[in-house]
Amino acid sequence: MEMTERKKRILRAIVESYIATAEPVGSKAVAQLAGLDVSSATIRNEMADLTEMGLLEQPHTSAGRIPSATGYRLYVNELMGEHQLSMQETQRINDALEMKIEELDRVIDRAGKVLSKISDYPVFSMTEVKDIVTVRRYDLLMVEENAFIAVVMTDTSVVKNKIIRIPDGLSEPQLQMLSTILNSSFTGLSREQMAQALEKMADHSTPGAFRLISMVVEFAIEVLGELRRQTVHTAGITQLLEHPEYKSLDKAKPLMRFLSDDETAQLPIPFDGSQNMNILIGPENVNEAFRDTSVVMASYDIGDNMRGVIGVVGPTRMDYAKVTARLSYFADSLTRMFGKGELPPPASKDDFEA
Amino acid sequence: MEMTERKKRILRAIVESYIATAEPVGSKAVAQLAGLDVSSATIRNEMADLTEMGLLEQPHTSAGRIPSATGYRLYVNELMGEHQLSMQETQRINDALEMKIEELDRVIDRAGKVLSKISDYPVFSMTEVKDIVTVRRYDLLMVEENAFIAVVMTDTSVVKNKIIRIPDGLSEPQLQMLSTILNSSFTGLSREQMAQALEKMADHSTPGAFRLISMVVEFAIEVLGELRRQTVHTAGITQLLEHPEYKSLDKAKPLMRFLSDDETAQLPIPFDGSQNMNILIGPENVNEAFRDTSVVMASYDIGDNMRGVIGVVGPTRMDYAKVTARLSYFADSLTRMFGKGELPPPASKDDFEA
DNA sequence: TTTAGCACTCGGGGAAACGGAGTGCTAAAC
DNA sequence: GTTTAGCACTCCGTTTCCCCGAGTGCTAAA
Repeated sequence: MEMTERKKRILRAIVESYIATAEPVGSKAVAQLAGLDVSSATIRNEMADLTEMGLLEQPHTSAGRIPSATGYRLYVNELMGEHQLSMQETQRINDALEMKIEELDRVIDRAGKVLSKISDYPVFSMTEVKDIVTVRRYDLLMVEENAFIAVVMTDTSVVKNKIIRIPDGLSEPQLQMLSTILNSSFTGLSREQMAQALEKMADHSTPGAFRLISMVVEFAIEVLGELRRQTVHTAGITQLLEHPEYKSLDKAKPLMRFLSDDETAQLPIPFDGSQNMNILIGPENVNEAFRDTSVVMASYDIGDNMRGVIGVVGPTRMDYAKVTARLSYFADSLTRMFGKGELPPPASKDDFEA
Repeated sequence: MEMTERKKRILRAIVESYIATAEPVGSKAVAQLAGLDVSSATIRNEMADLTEMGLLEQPHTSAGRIPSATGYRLYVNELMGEHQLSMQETQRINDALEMKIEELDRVIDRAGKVLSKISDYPVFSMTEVKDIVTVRRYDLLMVEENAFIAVVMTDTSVVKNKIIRIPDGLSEPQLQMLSTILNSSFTGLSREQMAQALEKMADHSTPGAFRLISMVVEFAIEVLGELRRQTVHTAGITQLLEHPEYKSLDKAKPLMRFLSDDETAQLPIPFDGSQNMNILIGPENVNEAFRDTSVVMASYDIGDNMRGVIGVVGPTRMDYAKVTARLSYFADSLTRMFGKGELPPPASKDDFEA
């Protein structure tokens, strides 16, 4: 059976009606919506064909049709129109992304919340580091007799600092010396290499000096570790409940539980890096909890060495056109923002020591 | 009508049974549970009294009784036994709080998640600054020709940094000079005073120097602003759905919506600072969304100048004994952790610049 | 004051009945 | 060959009804 133009129009009408109303679509309704000047009986025949082709499904004998996963897939690939963002929408996104100086992690978090609000669906976001990050340089700042601030800067220009307390006190020249050692022996190394170098140093240096060095180096190792750690954030999980397919709690709970479990369960959602936008429809998701759920993801760049993925989670009956449009604009904005960018970059930040 | 000892035992039995099962409690069940050697008929009489006194309620004529808000209140104030934490529980809390160096805000966030997991209820947490925070000192570190790192340390020993780019380049002595000006004229001031001082300086200094100064000072102002801003985090909102009173979505949604709305709606939950532990039962909550909900909150200290409040949200049928025990241990641990503390303090951290 | 006995109330749950939307098929019309 | 009108049929969601049982409140006896 071949896919005539008319069948496509009918499929499209059904998908879009179902997206809008969440109700199975009957032949009569299609007759109107598709703008084809034929009777409902004709439509019925076509719909029977489409069902046979696996593009539509019937919840039960005497209900209208709903799109199947493959039906959605065809729609997304071929039928879906470009959704134009209104000025208001782009404005809204831009405003929302106008963030104050914040730390990377928090920017990601905020971005997720914003997107979730914009899209009316839950959102997850994660980051990953492309290559190995190393320390480019150390700076040590005396604070008082028995404390100094260690400032660590990576080759990706991330700067972190920590107050280090030393019971015994330390003179300015000693600090200078320490700084020299750190900058000469503990830069440009991977975490493992740093640990090794530290171990080696343990033998031929005074215990006092070694303790100081190791405190700073360990901090540096943690910083690098933190950067490499793939973090997952989720936002707006509650929004699921606003959609009728999740009004039976049995449907909603497994998914919500899965999404809430950030940190712990790394979201095992594969992202195909060869494309900027990934769409997974229903059973295309490997994960059990996502069987009746679609995921639309986009990636963006964070500087040169990191990549972020941000995705929208919703029922298969998702407004793909709208979501992809918004998401892709959103991801582009993030890339721009993190780039040399017009938008203020997520500048440096912070620290705390009680 | 007076509150006899027997009435108390009956009330207690009802509260605890209802907490455990979420089912109205009948006279027969009470007869067994309360350990009083009387018949159900006697209990019935007593229960009628308790109902008249407003301590119990009847969902409908021929159901058992459930505690009213005042019933819970009496229970919490007088009847509730001390719940002992098991070794496992304290262990679990301690383990969970063993956090890596992290920024304050994130520690709070994590703590909320942990507590939520431990208590099976949603948790919110917020921080507030007691007094005004000022900048204690500035350090400027040359990175390259046209960029330096500004390190700002507050009188509460919070350290934050930011990379500042300068198109024109800068020499080491110039940087030195800049640092001197900042440390002499922009320390110990409130945000408003800093803004004023900056304005005043605009007139009698060269435009180039002024631009640099203002970039650093504006950063400092942001840092102070960020510290003072009262932030609210929530965690584990989904857990609500695990409790039978919220299995009808109509009940759950308003509350969940309210809780998800962190950032935006500052949680308007009053905390009585004269006590470490606050319990608000059902209608005692001013807020509409919390009418059928109880909140148990505890405060803890973050260093000398800040205070945090962390609270558990659940149905009025909450296991108050368990929750208060865990919460108070939790809050104590946090205080200890943020204090000079045995547990590692949330050390300094961080920064990012693309 | 406590207890046994008993009639009464009321909500929850299951069975049965109803209505309506939508289908698939057939036969006629184009 | 394709489209259309007509019609019997299916099946779901809803409503109605009825029954059951848990629990009460009252009365009268212990």
